[in-house]
Amino acid sequence: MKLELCDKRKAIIAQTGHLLVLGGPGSGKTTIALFKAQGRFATLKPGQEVLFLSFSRAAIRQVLLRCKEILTPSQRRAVVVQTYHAFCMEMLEAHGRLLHGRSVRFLYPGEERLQKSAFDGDWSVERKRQAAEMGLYCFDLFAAGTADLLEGCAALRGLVADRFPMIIVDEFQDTDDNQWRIVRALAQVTDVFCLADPEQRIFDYRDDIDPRRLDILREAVAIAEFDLGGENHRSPNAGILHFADAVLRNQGPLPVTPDVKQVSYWGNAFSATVHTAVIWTFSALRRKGVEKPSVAVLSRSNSLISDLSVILSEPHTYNNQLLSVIEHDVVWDAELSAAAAIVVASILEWPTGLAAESLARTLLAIAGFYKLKNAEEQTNTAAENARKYDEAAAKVAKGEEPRIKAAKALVAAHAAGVALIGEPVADWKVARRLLQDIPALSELFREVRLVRLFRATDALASGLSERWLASGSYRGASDLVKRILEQERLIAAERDSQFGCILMNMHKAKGKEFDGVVLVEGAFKSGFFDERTEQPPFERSRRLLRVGLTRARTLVTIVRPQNARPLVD
DNA sequence: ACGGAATCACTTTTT
DNA sequence: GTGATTCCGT
Repeated sequence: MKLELCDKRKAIIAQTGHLLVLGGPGSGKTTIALFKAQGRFATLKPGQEVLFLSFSRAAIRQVLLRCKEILTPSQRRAVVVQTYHAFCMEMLEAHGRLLHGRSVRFLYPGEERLQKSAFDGDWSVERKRQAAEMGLYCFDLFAAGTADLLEGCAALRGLVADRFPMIIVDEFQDTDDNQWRIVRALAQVTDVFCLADPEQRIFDYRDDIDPRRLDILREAVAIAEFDLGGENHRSPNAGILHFADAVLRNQGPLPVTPDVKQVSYWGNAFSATVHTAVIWTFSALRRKGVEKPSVAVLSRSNSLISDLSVILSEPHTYNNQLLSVIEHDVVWDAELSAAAAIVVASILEWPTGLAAESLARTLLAIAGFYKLKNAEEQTNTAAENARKYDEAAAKVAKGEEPRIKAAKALVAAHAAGVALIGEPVADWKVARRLLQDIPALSELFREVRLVRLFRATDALASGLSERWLASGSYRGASDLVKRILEQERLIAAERDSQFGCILMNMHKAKGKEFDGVVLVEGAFKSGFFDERTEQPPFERSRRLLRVGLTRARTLVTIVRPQNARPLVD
C-alpha cells in the first residue's frame, strides 16, 4: 500500500529515539506506528522483531488487520503483536525462576474464580502469597511479576532489547502502574513508541491507572512528541467527530448533522423507543448504502445492557407499528449467567434421580451461583445466601425439610413434577419458569434469560437433544451445560462479527468500530452524567461519551429520557 | 434464624 | 425498578 505522507508523519518516521504520538479517534495512530516499524525493518538483525503491545485480544485483531493492509507478508513476520498478558506470560515462563528460584505456573481465571469463591479471607493477599511461595501466578499478577523481573535484572533487559529494538505501546493513556513499570524498564534499553489519546482516558477511575500517566512518561524518559490532533481518516464525511468534540468540551451549540440523531422517551415508553431506535438505525444505514450494517447498542452500565438485551428479544408496538425481535449478540461476562444456567440444567435432571438427590443438586447449584456472585463482588447478602442454600441442600439430602422458603417452594415444585417433552427449547423454558415463579430466585431467572443459547445451530440445544434421544432424559445436563458454556465463552471472545447488532458497555467498545451506534441512557440507572462522583462539567463522563459516539463510522442515534440534562450547557 | 418492611444506592476491568 | 442492608417480629 502506497500512501502520501504529510510532513508531520515524515518527521515522525525520521525521528530517532523514544516517541510519543498523540491523536484522536481515527487519526491514524496505529497506521503511522506501522509505517515507523516498516522503516526499522531494514536495520533489524536476524531474529530481531518489532513488538506491538496492546491491552485486549480485540485490539490485537484490529492491529493485525491494519498490518495486513500496510505490510508485506515478510514484513509482517517481523512484527509481534501481543497483549500485555501474552507478553508477560512468556517472560514469566522463560525467566520466572529468577524471581523465587522455582519455575512459574499460572492460575487461569476460571480456576482462580473457583479458588477465590472457596477462599475465606483477603484474596489479594492470598494470591500474592501463592505467587511468592509457590510460584503460582494468577492473571492479575502477570504484569507485576514481569515488572519485578525487568527492573531487577539488567541482563534480562538486555536480552529483551536484543530481540525487540523497538516496542510500540498502544493506548498508553490507560497503562496501569505495573505495565508502566515494564515500559519504563524497557525504555532504558530499547526504543519505545507510545500511542495515546488523553481524551480517551476512560479507565482512570481505577486506582492503578494514573490520570497523569503521560506527564509521568514525559518526566521519566526523554521523548519526542507529535500531535496528530483532530485529523480524521475514519469517517471523513461524518459530523460525528465534531459532535463528539462539542460534547467533550461542553461547547454548544451542538453541530447540526444528519449523522447524529437524538430521541427522547417518556418513562413508560422506554422499551418501545429503544427498540424503534435500533430498527431505525439499521434502516437508515441501509438507505445510506451500507448493505450489511454493524450496529452497536452502547450504555454506561452492564446492568442496562442486560435490560436492553431482554427488550430487543421481545416484540413491541410503537405508534401501532409492530417491532419484531432483533437478533443480537451481547458482550457480557457470562459467568453468573452460566451459574444460573446450571441451576436450570439441574432441574432438567430431576426426573432422572431420587427426589433428595435431585433437589440437593439444584440447591447446591444455587449456592454455587451465590458463591460466584460473592466472589465477583463481596456482599453479606450473597455470602449469606450461599450459606443458606448449602444448608438447605444438606437438609434435603438427609431427607429433612429445608428451612428457607425458596427451598420449600422447590420441594413443592419437584413433588408436583416437571413435564418434559424432549424438546430442549420448550423444556428449558419450563425449567426456567420455576425460577421465575419463586420470588427469591427471580434474580437467577434474570441472569439465565441472558443465556441466548437456542439458535438453530446451537451446541447446547443439540447436546440436550442428543441426551434425550439417547436416554429419554436429560441425565448429565448440568455437566453438559457447564462444559458447553465454558467453550462458548472462549469462542464468543474470539468472534468479531462484521455485521448485525451487538450490545456492550462503552468501556468494552473502546478501540472498536461500527457503522452505526445507538447510545442509550437509562432513567433510573446508567445516566450519561455521573451526578454522584462528578461535578459539572462532568469531564470524565464527557470523555466516555466521546468514546461511545466516535465508535460510529456513519450514524449515531442517542436515546435519552425526556427530562435528561442537555448534552451541552 | 428466617422473612417482611423500610431505606438507600443504583459505573466502568483486560486475560 | 432492583438489590443490599438494617431493623424488627415471629
